[in-house]
Amino acid sequence: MAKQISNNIRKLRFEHDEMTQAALAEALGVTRQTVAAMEGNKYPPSLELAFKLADLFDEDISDVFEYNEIN
Amino acid sequence: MAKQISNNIRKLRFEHDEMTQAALAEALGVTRQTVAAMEGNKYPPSLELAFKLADLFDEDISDVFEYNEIN
DNA sequence: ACATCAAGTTAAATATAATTTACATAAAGT
DNA sequence: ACTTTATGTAAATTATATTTAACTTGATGT
Repeated sequence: MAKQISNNIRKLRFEHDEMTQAALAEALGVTRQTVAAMEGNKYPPSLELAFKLADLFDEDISDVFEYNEIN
Repeated sequence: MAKQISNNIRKLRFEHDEMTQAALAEALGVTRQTVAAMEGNKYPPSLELAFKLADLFDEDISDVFEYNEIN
């Protein structure tokens, strides 16, 4: 019944020339720890950062983040 | 060059039986002021609230929120 | 074997901004 | 006029997204 946000940032990073967390962080204007945290679903990013990320990878935001039920 | 998040919550509210801000807030589990604020682009909602909202209206999140350039 | 560098993880602290509380206005009905 | 309903907004608070900092691991070079 509860839902949780998940993402496929890691997959996208590797599809984009095996971009490192640090490089992605730099491109987004945040620290690499922020990238690591959202990639590991430690906490969700702000909506703006989510959009920036999707933009950067030329993806639709709903193709990067999903809101699915978990047990 | 700068981008800004916008939304069509108001339109969606009216398409859904002219739902009031208060009714939407109740359904989302937030106060109506939160709905008013995000509807008026005062500030973006959290990613989770954005997803809840899209879910409620059975829309894709990118059909509710857009990240467009503003002059 | 040792040192260095790049990448990842995590905890704690901070700063931001998302959300609430409280007050105010306008329209519509009685 | 008065009440009710819907919306708007400022200020304060809270929550949490982000940063700073420290620790770990693996690879590479000497």
